Parts: sequence; structure tokens; C-alpha cells
Amino acid sequence: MKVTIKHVAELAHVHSSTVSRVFSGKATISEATRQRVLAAAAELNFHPNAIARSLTTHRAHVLGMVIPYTQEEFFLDPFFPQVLRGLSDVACRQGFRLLLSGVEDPTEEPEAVLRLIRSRQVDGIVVQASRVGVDTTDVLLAERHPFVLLGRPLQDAAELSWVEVDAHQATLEAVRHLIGLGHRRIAFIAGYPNMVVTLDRLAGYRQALDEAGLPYDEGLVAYGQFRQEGGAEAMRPFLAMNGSRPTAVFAANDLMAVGAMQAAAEAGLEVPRDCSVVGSNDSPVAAFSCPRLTSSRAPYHELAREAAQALIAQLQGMPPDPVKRLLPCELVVRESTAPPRAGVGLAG
Amino acid sequence: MKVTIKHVAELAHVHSSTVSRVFSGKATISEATRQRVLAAAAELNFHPNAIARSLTTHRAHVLGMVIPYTQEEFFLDPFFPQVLRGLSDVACRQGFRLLLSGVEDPTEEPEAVLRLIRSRQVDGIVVQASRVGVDTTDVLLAERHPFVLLGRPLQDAAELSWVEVDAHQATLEAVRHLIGLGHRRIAFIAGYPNMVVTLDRLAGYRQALDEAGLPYDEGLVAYGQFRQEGGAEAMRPFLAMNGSRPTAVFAANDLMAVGAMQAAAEAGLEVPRDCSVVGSNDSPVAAFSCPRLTSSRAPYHELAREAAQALIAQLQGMPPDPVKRLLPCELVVRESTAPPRAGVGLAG
DNA sequence: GAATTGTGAGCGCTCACAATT
DNA sequence: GAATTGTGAGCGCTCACAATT
Repeated sequence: MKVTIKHVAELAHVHSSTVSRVFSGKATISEATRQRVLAAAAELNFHPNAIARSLTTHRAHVLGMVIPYTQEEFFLDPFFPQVLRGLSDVACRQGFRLLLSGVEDPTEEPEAVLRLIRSRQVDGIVVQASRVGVDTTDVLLAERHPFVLLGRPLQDAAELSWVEVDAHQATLEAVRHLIGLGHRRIAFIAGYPNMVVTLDRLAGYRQALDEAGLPYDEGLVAYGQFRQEGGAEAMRPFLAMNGSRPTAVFAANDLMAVGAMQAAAEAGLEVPRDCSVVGSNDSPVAAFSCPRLTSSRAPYHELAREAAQALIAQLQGMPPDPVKRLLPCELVVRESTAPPRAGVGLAG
Repeated sequence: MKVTIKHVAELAHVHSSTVSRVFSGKATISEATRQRVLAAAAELNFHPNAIARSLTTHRAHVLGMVIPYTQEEFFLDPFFPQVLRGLSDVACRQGFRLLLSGVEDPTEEPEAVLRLIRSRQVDGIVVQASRVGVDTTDVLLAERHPFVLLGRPLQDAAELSWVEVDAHQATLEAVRHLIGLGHRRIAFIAGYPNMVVTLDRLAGYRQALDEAGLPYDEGLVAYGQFRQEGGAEAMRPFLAMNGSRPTAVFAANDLMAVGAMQAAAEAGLEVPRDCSVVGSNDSPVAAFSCPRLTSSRAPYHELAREAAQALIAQLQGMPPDPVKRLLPCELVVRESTAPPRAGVGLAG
């Protein structure tokens, strides 16, 4: 039924290993034989079986990744599409494909990561290291599976390779921008409390406040699960702070920022006149919202490219030392930020 | 080095085929043996090699898809993320994984599709059937590879399975909506001329005009490559039609619609007062744009779910007849459409 | 006879080694 | 001796068949 090297060998009057040599391309073959083999292969419509090849070579030429497909925000944010674009970009150029394994619940992710890599279907794996305390790195290291972390791990170790968007710096700059405009009461809407990126952002937020001699107020920090409605919900208590209402808010993604803007509008406030808003990640939404959203651009595409590059280098036994890359974000100032009005928010 | 069934067999004092039976789960095994094997496997940290399994069973439990990673609009539009979510959703629930093969140029897609399926790394493949004239279906059918088309093929055949968003109906409804508001000069900004979906949309556009007794004017059709700037560029000549300027425009995606709105704004026109705009696909951008964009929602997530379902059914030898599904879109009316002002556009 | 387990060929390649020119 | 080709074991499983209880 299926055409194999044996059939080709027979037709070309050579041994099957010769056919193998022609197609694997790693041996010297006389041009005459080569042509005869190729002709026979073409005649029979032969195509090498990558599975069989994998079994003998122990290389699948496939990179793996686990995605939690139920999280809609995973697909609304530019994060996932851009990451996939970056991975496929680098991987495919180097002859690797991408194997995705979906999990219903993000909590199943570590188990799915191990299942995927242990199945030998992938040579290496890109692991999201976003949640605090959830950690597969120990097992991956112990079993010597090649992997790269997408996200800085909470506890770094010398052997770990990771790439991360510099959320600390991004938040620092965003809040500095607001402080520079004259804001003193600045709220922070984070995504989830249990993510490493949240800790980074909080640190950046506090550093910016410290630099300006502004107090840190726990009451100005809320969590919006990266969702629009979550951003609106987080915003409402801030808006209700009579006399001490923040005059600006920084959100950890654009969806929440837009939600915050909507909540402000519902409360009869105008952005940026009555309240400045900064988003994160610079999704398409930011450029089109009303007003157009100031946002810090996260280079997810580049991030993923670096991850793929690091992983492939690892697979090819190249790098003596692990990769630890922190990519800078860039604040894109648009229309949603302005100096506070005198007497607004703070009891005047 | 790597632990195989043989090692487990040795430790459990059984034959390797018994270990195989325990892990493949398709044979009756006494509970005692089962436990002994599982204990041995656990002790050795054994995990079955999916590649070896694939080689003997001729099934990889993997669905394939080719993505052109250089097309940025492929990743800005909700199409790709939603499709991937739908595929991974259904596939992973049924024990399948997703293998992505990236191509730099969309023209390489057919070749990449064949390479992927012929490599035996995937059991079946989801093929984008968007372009007119580019067709791998003949080869796929001839070589008996299981596949499902994402998009209606230009020439349908009895054996073909495809799923498609009903662009004809979506366009028909959108244009009817505009006509219902009183518009008589309605422009159409399509994506690319050489896509089947463009033909469908054109047909829907013309049907709506016909129904209302309105003439079809080729000068009111333009192409914006699905990009924002393309939408703006396509819009400008319309805006310059003094005396016969269209009072409404329908765009084949939201990015182009937003571009058209920007072009209108630059020309000093207000949407929807001076010009109504309808987008397509209802991306996040639509809900946040200024004014919020009326758009026809394309159920891409559902589309991909259907595709995966059809493909898996095919792989399991279940369906006697091919699947041909046309999914309805739903017009989401927001703020970018309104009745035309008297005397606007048309020479009054 | 039914349930359970062993036997060993086979899936389609690659690669070390030997043989040939 | 260098270039080219053949030989056959091996990659880690599964499955038809035989053997055992």
C-alpha cells in the first residue's frame, strides 16, 4: 500500500540504505545512482516517513507548547497570536514544526507539559512560566528535557533558559509617565495576583512611586483577571473614592484599561480630562479605542522568536550557557493620558 | 538510557507485549499483572514512546494545519486565534494534538500541505481553501489523505468536506441593513480579489442591491488587503466622488472598516452622520472603536470546531457522507450606521 | 472454552561496519 | 586509499498467533 524505501530500492536496483542516503542527504552518493533513485521515487510517488525517521534518529524536529484553550483572554489579547507567530516564524525557518497540546484548565498545564515531552513527539518545549508556585522546571531539568521558559521563573536557577518581557521596566515607565504629568494618586489594575508578571509590575509600580516620594496605598491596587469587565469592576471602587479618587490608573492589559475607561464614562467622567488611563501590551484595541489608549508595547513576537531560537540552539547542542533575556517594552503615548485637572480627585 | 517497555517487562517479570497491553489498554490483563507492570513502570519512570507507537499503528493522533506566518493580518484579525482555539478545543478533548507548519509565503501553502501530510506526522489536515485557483484537493483526494477544507472550495465535489462562514448571507444582511436605513449608494471594500470569500461577498452585495432595485456600480468596489491602511486607501476615492459620494460602506473586515472611518475623519466627515460604515468578523476592535463599529460576527471558533469534528470523524471512519457546513453570521448593530442625511453624498 | 500471557515478525527508517570498485 | 554501495541490527512499540492456565 504505502510506498517505502524498499519499493524505491527495488525499482532503482539498489539497496534500501542507498535510498535512505539519498533522502537523508548525509552521505556521498554517485550522481548516477542519485538520479536513478530520485527517478524511481518520483515514479512511485515516494515520500519519506518522518515517524520512522524520528524513531531511529531520536529527533522529531518538532517544538511543543501547551495552550489552555478555554481561557478566552488568551485569545483576545495579542499575546497568544503573536507568540505563535514568533515561534512558527523561527521554528519553521529552521525546519521545525510546532505541536500544540491544549488543556481545558490552566491547572492541568504542568501535567500536559510533561506528557507532551515524555511522549517523544517533541524535541523540546516552550513552557509558560507565568504562575507563581506552579513549577515543572524541576522535573524537566531532572529528566533532561530541553525547554525554554516563556516568562521569568520566580526562582531562577543557573541552568534555566527563559525569555521575558520586562514588565517591571514597562510598569515603571508607565507610572513615571503619569507622575511626570502631575498625577499623585495612581491606581494599578493587575491581572491575577498569582502571576510572576504581577509581582514584577507591582515592583515597578512601587519603585515609580518611591522615586517620586509618593506613598504606596494598597487600596489603589486591584485585580481584573485581564478581562474588560474585570477592569471595569476594579475601577468602580476607585471612582467612588470621594475626595481621594485616583486621577490616573495603570492597567496590566488593554482590555482592562478599556473596561476602566468604560467605568469612568459610566460614572460621568471623561478620559483623560478627569482620569488618565494607561494600558499594557498595545493590542489593536489600543489604537482604536476612544480615546486612543496610551499603552506600553510588549514585544511578544520578538519574545517568541528568542524563545524558539534559544530552544533550537539547545537542541543542536550549541549554547554553553542558558539564555536569560529580558525584552524592553516601549510606552506608546496616545490620547488617554493628560495632566490632572486642578482640584480633581484629591480634595482640593 | 531511555526506559522502554523491555526494561519495565524485565522488572515486572513479564513479556514486553504484556507491558504494551497494559499501556495501550486494549487487551484483558489480570489485575495482579497490571499492578505489577504499573509499579515497575512507575519505579523506572517509564512513559510510552508515541513515535514508536505511531510507526506500528499508523496513527499519530495529530491534526495538521499550515499557517502563513508572515501575513500579519492573519494574526491581527480574530480569524486565526479563534480558529486555533476551536481546533485545539475539539482536537485535544478527543486525544488529538495540533501540528502547525509555517510557511513564509502563502503561495507555498499547497506544497507545505502536501509535505506535512505525506510526512505521516499528521493523520489528517485542515486546509485553508481561501484562494481561487490554488488547489491541493485533487492531490489530497487522489492520495487518499483525510482532510477538511476551511472555506468553501470554488468547485465543490461530492467527496469534499468543508466548513465555511456564510459570507454571502453576512454581506447580504449587512447591505440590507444599510439599504433599510435609506442608503442608495453603498460602497464595498473587499479584501483580495482572488479569494472565494470575496466572490461570495460580491454576490451577497449584488443581491442586496438587486432586491432594492439599486444599480451595481463597479466603481464602488475596492480592495483593501484586509489591512487598516488598505481600507483607508480604498475609501479615499469614494470620498472624492463629488455629487455621487457613497453614503455608506461595507468592509470585509473590521481593520479595513476602521481604516475607512479614519479616511472619512481625515476628509472632515463624521461617521455615521455623513457616512455609515459596517465591518466584518466583529473583532475586539469593533466594540472599542470610535464610533463603535457595526459588524457582522463570524463564528470562527465554531467553524474550527466543526472542522476538527468532521476531520476526526473521518479519521475514525465514521461518516458515510462528507460534511458541508455553512455557518450563519450575525449582524451586530452598533453606532457606526445611521440613516443618511438628506442631501449628503448624492447631489441633492 | 475463556481469560491471560508469551512469541516474534513487522512498522519504515538510519547507521556502523563490511565489501566492492 | 578514497569513494561508493551493500549488509543487517536496531529504534520502541503493536498485533496476530500460539501456548498456557
